[in-house]
This record gives sequence, structure tokens and C-alpha cells, in this order.
Amino acid sequence: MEFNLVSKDGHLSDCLMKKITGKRQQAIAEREQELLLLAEHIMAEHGFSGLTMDKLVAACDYSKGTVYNHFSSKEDLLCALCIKAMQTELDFFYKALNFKGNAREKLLALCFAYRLHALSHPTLFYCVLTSKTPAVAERASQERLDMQFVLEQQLGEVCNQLFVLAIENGELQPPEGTTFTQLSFAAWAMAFGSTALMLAASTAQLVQALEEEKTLMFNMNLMLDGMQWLPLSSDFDYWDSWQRVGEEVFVDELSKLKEHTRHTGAKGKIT
Amino acid sequence: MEFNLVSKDGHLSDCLMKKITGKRQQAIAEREQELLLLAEHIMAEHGFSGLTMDKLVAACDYSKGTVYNHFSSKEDLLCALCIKAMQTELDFFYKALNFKGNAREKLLALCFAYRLHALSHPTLFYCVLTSKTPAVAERASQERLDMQFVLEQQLGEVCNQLFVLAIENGELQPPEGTTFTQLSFAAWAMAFGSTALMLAASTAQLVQALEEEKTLMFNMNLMLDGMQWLPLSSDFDYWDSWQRVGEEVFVDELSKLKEHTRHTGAKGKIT
DNA sequence: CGTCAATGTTGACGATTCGTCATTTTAGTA
DNA sequence: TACTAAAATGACGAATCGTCAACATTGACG
Repeated sequence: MEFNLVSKDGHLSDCLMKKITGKRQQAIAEREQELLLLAEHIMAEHGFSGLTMDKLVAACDYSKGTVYNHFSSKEDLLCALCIKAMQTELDFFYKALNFKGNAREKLLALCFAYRLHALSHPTLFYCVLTSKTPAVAERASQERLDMQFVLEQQLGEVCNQLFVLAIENGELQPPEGTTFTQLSFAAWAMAFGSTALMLAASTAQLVQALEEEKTLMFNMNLMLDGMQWLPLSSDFDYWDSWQRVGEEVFVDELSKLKEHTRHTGAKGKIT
Repeated sequence: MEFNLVSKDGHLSDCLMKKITGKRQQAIAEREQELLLLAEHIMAEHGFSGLTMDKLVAACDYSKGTVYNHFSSKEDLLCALCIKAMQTELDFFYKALNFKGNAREKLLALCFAYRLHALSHPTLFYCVLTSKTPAVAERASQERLDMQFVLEQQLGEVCNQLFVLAIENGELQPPEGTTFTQLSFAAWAMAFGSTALMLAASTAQLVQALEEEKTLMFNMNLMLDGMQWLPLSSDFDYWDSWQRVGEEVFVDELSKLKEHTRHTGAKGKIT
């Protein structure tokens, strides 16, 4: 079961990457990352609505014009944060693919990565959510919107390929008249819906009655069973796999997360 | 199969409803609806980010202070729009319950209503999405946040009761160790995830390869099959049910939607 | 009917925030 | 060093937000 999935390094096709030619461009690109990091800190400190361009300008060593040279508007900045989120998410995804197991286990590993990423970077996750809002799409630069689109495709592609793999292996047979794209979309929707609702709910006052940790896996298994993706959850201990994903693939990220939640007293434990 | 579901009139428990005592309060409440309607129009015309308090003040016959008497901030206004959206959604839900059929068909009718509502009021749907964003939760008034919470509960309750019904009827058997709440949440997550992603995608440039109309039903059926909710989709023509929901329950809403999309040239046909 | 307190309304105002652009500075090159 | 293209600056105007002291309306009561 060897993989010819997406190349591991491939972040973005060059077509959309600004050409980084000289030292100059290099420095500018680095500064952009620096600004994004700063923006994250401001958000963490002043709340989501506390992030303003003026604050960012005040916090960095550059002038307003320079900042606006990077981000054409506040929404463009948000979009950039969203892109950053999806890039790190993609890294998580590729890491998840390393989990040793059958295709369905790998898909669950992907979901684990999805949730882990959202928990590790809740601020960035909200940027992604916010970027799905028209307010952002209306005002972000076309260039960044395109980049966002490409990244979305790439993320989806990772998921797609697992479906293709499962079909090739005969573990999954799409019902007549349906394509793997549809199945993949269903999985995506379930993962997104579950994660977004859970995160939004735990932010709100709602004392979550659900066993948050297992919920995503549970929901995914329901759906995958519905697809008849073998082995069915009744014949296989996916909870064991789920835990092993944490132990075998994401040890560092998990301990970092635990460390962090211990300080802030948040409750989103994951293993 | 008679229903003792939530009372049909019940919009909100009085505890959170401002007491409407005299003529005075009545007039104020009406004005609030008028303002919300106006806000919707402004959003439709000037785009999502084009809605500002100043524009709203300019467009209505009242002063800034009066408007701020209704909505403590722009985010509070958004939250109010979100509440309005959920109220009309609740109406759609109750209507969907009138569909004659088994419990699983009724749940699909609920999803039909969910999607139809999102298509009929895309602007309001985005308000709901935006209200899941911390920027809104941070700045909206507590009173309205509470109201939003209650409405969410009510919407969820409708879904819950269908699960209870199915379990009572023996059409659904929760796996050991799971409650109907978990199953209901899964359904909710799937419906939300599918709808949100589809709507966001069709807003973006993405030429949707999916057969949008069937997708939500398809995804729901996958999951319900995974729950072993009888009758399984392999033994029952749910596509027929789905279409009948439109014909038998939502004729008016559908024709209104068609009329509207014909004018604007949008593509979100639903039947 | 007149008075008064409570309630509701007004719009001018200060504080932010946004985004622009004419000017200055810097980096690279001849 | 001189010159040019690219980049940085920050003062500025426009827009938006939300407040508040002054004003108006209502209705209860003598």
C-alpha cells in the first residue's frame, strides 16, 4: 500500500506564489510572516474584534503604508491569516497520512488532524470560518482569494485520494451513479460541520453534554458505515486507531496543546 | 403516528421575550422589525460589508440614538438578524413536520426546509454564519445572545424529537452507549456542514461539479444509513419523498424562490 | 386641565478606524 | 558618485462607531 499522493513539499504551485527572486523579496516575504504572527498575537490579546490595522501598525516597526503594501485591507489580512491556517493544516494532513493502517483509518487520521489543528490554533480556525463570510470575500484581494481557493483544492485533494485508494483496494464501492467526489464532499462536510459546531458551542456558554473528544470520530464513523466503507465500525476498533493516531503521529503537537491548555485552563482535551 | 411535538405557535418562551405591555411597546417592537427589514435591504443592495449603522440611520425615519436604542452595536444588529433568520427557519421546520411519511422522511423534510430556507434567504443565512464568529459574540448584547441560544435549542429540539420518535417506533436503535442526542447532533452537523459549504462554494467562483440539488439529501442518507435508521435508502425511494416535500409542503416558498432566481439569474434551483 | 416624572428621541460630537498618496528614503546599478 | 526604480513614510480626509446632554412625548394624578 504505497503512496503516490500529493508531493509532500508542495505547498503552492508557483503560478500563485510571488516570485521570490532577490534578497529584497526574501526579506519582504519574511516580514509578511512576521506581521501575520503579530496579528495573531493581537487577536489573542484583544479578542477577535480587537484586531485593527491601526493596532497592527502600532505594534510593528513599520509604517501604515508598508503594512497596506502587504494587505490591501483588513479583510485581506484576515484572508491571509486564513491562508496561513490552511497551510499549517495541510502540513497536519500530510503528517496524518503517515499513520500506518488501512485507508479508512487514514481518513480518520485526517479528521484527527483536522480537529487537532482547530484546537491547537482556534484563532486561526476562526479566521477560516470568517473567511467563508461574504464580508471577507467582498473585500479581500483577488490574488489572495485565488490562493485560498487553490489551498482549499489541495486540502480536498488529500481527502479525495484516500477515497480513490479505498476504491482501488475494493474496500469502498461507490453506489451506482455516484462518484468518489460526492463521497469525499460528504466526508468534508461532516468533518467541517462537526468541528465548527463543536468549537462554536464550546465558545458559547453551552456546557457541552457531548463527549467532545469522541464526537468527531463517532460522526465520521456513522457516515463511513453508511458508505459501506470496509471494515465497518462494528468489525473494527477505530477508537483504538484514533488514539494511536495521537500517540504515533501527533505526540509533539498533543503535548504542546496540553501544555497550552493547562495554562489557559481550557477544556478541549483530545486524548 | 400523532404528534405531541413542540407547540406550533411557540416562538420564544416569555422569559426572554421583552414584555409587550402597552401600545407603546407594541409600536417599538414593530419598529424593530421595520429596521431589520431595512437592514436586509441595505445588505442586499450594498453587499454584506455595506451594511453600516450610519446607512441604516440615514435610510430610516429615526435618529441614531433611537436606532442604538434597539441595537447596542453593529454586531448586535447582526445578531438580531440572525435571530430573525432562526425564527423563520423554525417556521419552516414546523411546516416540514406536516409532511406525511415515516420519521426518516420527516427528518429529510426538515433538511429540505433547512436548505430551502438558506436558499430563500441567503442574506439571513450568512447572518447566522457570521454570528458563529467570535467578532459577533464578543460585541452583541447578552440579551440577544441568550435569545439566540434559546432559538438554537428550539431548532435542535425539533430534530431531537424526530429521533425520539424513530426510536419509539423501533425504526432506529441507537448503538449501545450512545444517546439520541449524539445522533441528533451528527445529523445537525451534516446538514449544517453540507449547506454552509455548498453555499460558500457557489458564492465563490467554483463551478460546482456536484449536483447541488441532490447533495444534501444524498449526504443525509449516507449518514442515516450509517445509523441503520429504517427503512434504509436501499429499500426506499427517498428521492421521491424529497421531491414530494417540495410539492406538498413548500409549494409557495418554492415558486417564490423560482420567481426570484429567475430575476437575479442565480442558479440554486431546488426542484 | 395643569403638573410632573418617566420614558423615549434627537443629532451634534469625540474617538476610532480605515485607506490613500505626495513626499522622502533606500537599494541596486552604472 | 550619480541615477533610477522600488519601497517606506506618516499626515490626512473620509467614514464609521457609539455616546450623551438636551429636548420631546406620554400618561398618571391631583
